[in-house]
Amino acid sequence: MGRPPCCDKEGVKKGPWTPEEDIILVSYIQEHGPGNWRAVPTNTGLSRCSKSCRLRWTNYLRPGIKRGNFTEQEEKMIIHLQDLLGNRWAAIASYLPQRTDNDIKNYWNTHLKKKLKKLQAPSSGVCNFGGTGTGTGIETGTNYSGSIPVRGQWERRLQTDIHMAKRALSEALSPENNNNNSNNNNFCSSSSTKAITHHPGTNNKCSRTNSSSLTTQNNNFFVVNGGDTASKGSGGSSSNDNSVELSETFESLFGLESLDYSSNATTTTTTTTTTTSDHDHDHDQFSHQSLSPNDENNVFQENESKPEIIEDVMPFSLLEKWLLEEVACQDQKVITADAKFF
DNA sequence: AAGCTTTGCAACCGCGTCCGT
DNA sequence: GACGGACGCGGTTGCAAAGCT
Repeated sequence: MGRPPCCDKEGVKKGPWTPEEDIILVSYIQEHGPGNWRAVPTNTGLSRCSKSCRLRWTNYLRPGIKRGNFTEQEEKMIIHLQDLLGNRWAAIASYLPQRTDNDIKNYWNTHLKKKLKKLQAPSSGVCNFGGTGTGTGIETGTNYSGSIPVRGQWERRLQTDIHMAKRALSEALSPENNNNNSNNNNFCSSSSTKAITHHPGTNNKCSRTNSSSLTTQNNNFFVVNGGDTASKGSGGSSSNDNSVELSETFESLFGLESLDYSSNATTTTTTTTTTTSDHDHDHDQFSHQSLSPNDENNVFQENESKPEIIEDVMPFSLLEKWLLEEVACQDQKVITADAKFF
């Protein structure tokens, strides 16, 4: 592409922000709201480029940001989500509304990577959170299937998402499972060969966090209407009963009901005002409503090319049939794959 | 106490995507 | 459909603080 820098080199200040600059920026945003970052430097007189202003706001000045001291639960969540989503920090951050993507990214790179390395060193394979040790998300992603070594991220995600949707549908439609999803130890079996982990408090359920994508993406999956499904299709308007059930399952799988995520998720599912395109998700709000799983976890993320197949709305019955056919075959492999972790 | 190394984090950079024209 | 501006994301860098010798 070869785009020139977003701002002219001369006259643009770089480096750490001063308190004075912070005050100017905050007061401007309090008055005008975030967004239209291009106009911020000119309107405020700040010698900063628009990007820098946006970054400073979203990563530091925005209200409600929690800094430092990641709790154990947050750690776990990040680890799981990283395993699930790869290095999609914005998506991960959407599950931790008080944390910024940058913060999470830094924490991962500085703390969690090492921590996991240490954990993996003595007993490899037992609690492999998904990586090769050098651990980027991309690498993690390659573990999805040995049969698809080099594919786009969206394909890997799609594979997992589809499988999870299949499973969910299968289970939702089978009467005997309706009453005991929470006790179903097979619930979260995954098509991937990625690692799984146990949470002591979750009744020995597999806590594979694919369920998170399942929770939210499943909704989108059936209401698919293109890349904006999150805001258009699922923002509380989902009529899919499974969504409630799956959402609960997601929470129970995490064992994180007490986390802010829960309340946040609740908030978002009852919020119908999120009309911004999902790529605006963490910037056009003072609150963090749109920093929600519903926004972020479409089958395809905003930055990725979206395969056409998903763009079209398939008749539900057709989809249903397809899912059920497939899930039967895949369960066999999956259970086999997962079984070795127990 | 001084110098060196490591760590942690704020900020920057480049690229991809979206969206209006 | 092509183009360009604006925005968002993830990787990387730079520097201050902390730790170590």
